[in-house]
Amino acid sequence: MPEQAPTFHVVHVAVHTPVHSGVGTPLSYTHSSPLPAGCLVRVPLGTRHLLGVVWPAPPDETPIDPSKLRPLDAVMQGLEPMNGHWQRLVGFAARYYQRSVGEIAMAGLPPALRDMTAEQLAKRLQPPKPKQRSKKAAAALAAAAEAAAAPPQAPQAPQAPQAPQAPQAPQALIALSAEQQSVCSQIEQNSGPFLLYGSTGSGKTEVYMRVVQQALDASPQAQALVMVPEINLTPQLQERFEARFVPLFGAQAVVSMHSGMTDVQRLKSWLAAHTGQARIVLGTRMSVFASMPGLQVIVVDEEHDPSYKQQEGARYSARDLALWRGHDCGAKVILGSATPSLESWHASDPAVGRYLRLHMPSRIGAGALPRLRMVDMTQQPKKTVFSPPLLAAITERVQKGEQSLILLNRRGFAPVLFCADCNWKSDCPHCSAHQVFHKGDRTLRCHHCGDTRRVPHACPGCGNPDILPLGKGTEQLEEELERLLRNVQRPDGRPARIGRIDADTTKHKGALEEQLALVHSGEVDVLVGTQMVAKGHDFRRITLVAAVQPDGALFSSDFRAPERLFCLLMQAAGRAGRDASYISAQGSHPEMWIQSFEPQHMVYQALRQHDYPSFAQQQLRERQDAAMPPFAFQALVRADAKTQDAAQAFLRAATDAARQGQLPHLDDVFLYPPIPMTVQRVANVERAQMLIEATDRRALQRFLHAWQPWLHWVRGHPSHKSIVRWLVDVDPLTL
DNA sequence: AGCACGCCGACT
DNA sequence: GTCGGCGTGCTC
Repeated sequence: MPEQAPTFHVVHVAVHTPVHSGVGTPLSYTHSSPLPAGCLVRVPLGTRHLLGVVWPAPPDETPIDPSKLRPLDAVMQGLEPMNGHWQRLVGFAARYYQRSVGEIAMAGLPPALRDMTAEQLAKRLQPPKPKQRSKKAAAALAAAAEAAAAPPQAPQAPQAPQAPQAPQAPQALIALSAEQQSVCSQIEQNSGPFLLYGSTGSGKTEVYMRVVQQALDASPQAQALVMVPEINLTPQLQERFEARFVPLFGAQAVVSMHSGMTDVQRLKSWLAAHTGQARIVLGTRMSVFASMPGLQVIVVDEEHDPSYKQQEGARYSARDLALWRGHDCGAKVILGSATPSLESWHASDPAVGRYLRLHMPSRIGAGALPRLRMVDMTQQPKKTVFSPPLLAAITERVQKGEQSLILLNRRGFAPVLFCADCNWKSDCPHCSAHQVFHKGDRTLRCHHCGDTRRVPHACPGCGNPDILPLGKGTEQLEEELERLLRNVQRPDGRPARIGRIDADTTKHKGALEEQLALVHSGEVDVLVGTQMVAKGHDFRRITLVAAVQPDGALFSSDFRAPERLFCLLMQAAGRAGRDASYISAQGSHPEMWIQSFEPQHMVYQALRQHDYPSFAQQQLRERQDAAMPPFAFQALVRADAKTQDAAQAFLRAATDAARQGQLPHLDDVFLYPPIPMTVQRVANVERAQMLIEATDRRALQRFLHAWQPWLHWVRGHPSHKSIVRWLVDVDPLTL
């Protein structure tokens, strides 16, 4: 008998390489045995050794001579392959956002796994000694298994089944309001997706938890993904989920996923989700790619929040991908917000009917919604920062021992320094932007490139020693309030204390928590901050919120600016009067103050009525008339180059290529001419962009897909050598 | 994207 | 004489 010739199998592997690199599609390797798609492997690429995912063979298979292929290094043993749902999600995201499969796949894996050898992984996977299963846990599991209906799809068996840690007695559930009850049963009876529209304090979190619990109780394999915009801004949500579910399912059952975790923590969480040991994953946008074989529920809290859109690398929208993923794997998707994105609001319009809109209008345990107080700044002395009525109101709150929150979306002392003699301005030498004056450390700082320098003692243009700060930042507001409230006393006789929270005062680890503690303990009477304090934080004693200069967004060229402003002010208003018992004990009414030169603007009028629906309706009508999203679909192509001319020339050449190349759907898309970006130059790189618009999403997708190689081709042309980079942003949030 | 290779300026 | 700048080109 002749010895059997060794057999080689060709496997396709997606690795982290960009689409337009010549190696943007999955690469071929040989292995002694066939490997299923979704398998993690290590492969050689040039001189490097990388993690990759085995991928199905492309349909347009060009047969390759296996003798020219390199063998893969190793299979990452001990891990179930990522299932078909995960593969489809990654494949879809790669196609939709014009990236390579490997880039998306690797972005979803924990960094520690990416540079781990097969041996290192095997060592980490050694199961710790299983703990003795407590009687209670066993009983709970048995009960759960009994109650379990057949799961809609067969999830993979968990890798190393482990007994949950001895659970404590589950806490008694608080009774649901009739509203919550009705919403829960709607979610139970429908497949979704759902838009849960409910104001701050309406009890959305309790609804999320009920729906999650119901799914987890129904099957021991079931898993839930709960996404939040920024996890460190919502520690309350995490605490509540842990308090509810750790006693039920064990300490391993709730894991987090966000970039603030250490590599080891992230790996642990990821493995727990992948094996099914973790029942609930709580994470930021990256967690939409978590491998969760038993996924049954996806919650996207604060779904309108722009941080769901990744702004670097692969520019995906975790919210949109969550909807796709839920649809694909049969998980219920719940989007929640007090001020939904206009996209979601439109989709949940009963006449459109893509999502089921569920409304929770009541504010449980919170006081009445704050009253809106408009200050017409055209009637105030010029250059007023704190109008007399606002200052009087703040003073009164301090004297009553209540807290106020002053919002200004600009950190630093002044956005620019200015010489009245020679017109010198503190321009950044590297960017088309002013350097911001930070008084605390006497620096000028560019918020775009980070350039930091000492404040000059005299005007660099003419030597004039008198350079003036122009405009106001949070640092200056803090200083002015210190002065204005110097003689104001709190009920305990102590002078008013001003605090400030922005990116500058919280850059050190733990600083945010420290500052928040000062507010919670009542040390601080007036808190000045940027929009980072408008989100999430639960300030019980704040009864007044003021936006001192919100008008900027009204005149922005960005069509989404009014939406963002409304949402921010609505969220800010939600900070006031969160504790009904405190409010009634104080006998004061919470107030939201707005100083505006356009007090009649419809954004403010709608805010006065706390009327999101009519605001949304008006905005949507405008968008429809102007054929803008959600009634049209957009993509941006951006080019960075040494000169603005070169950047625009590249985009024009790409446009010409699209026209001459007779790309599909050329007639269904509109290619706008290239324009400089709002901040044209950053770190000595000139930036230009062009907008592509279509009324049909499919047409836009097909066009972009066909255009991609042409963009790469134009980039390689000798006349475009000075292009630093180019990128495509599908469904951009800012234009 | 990395990472080599490769060809020109300021240092032990 | 080397160290190191980043421009070009390749990776199954």
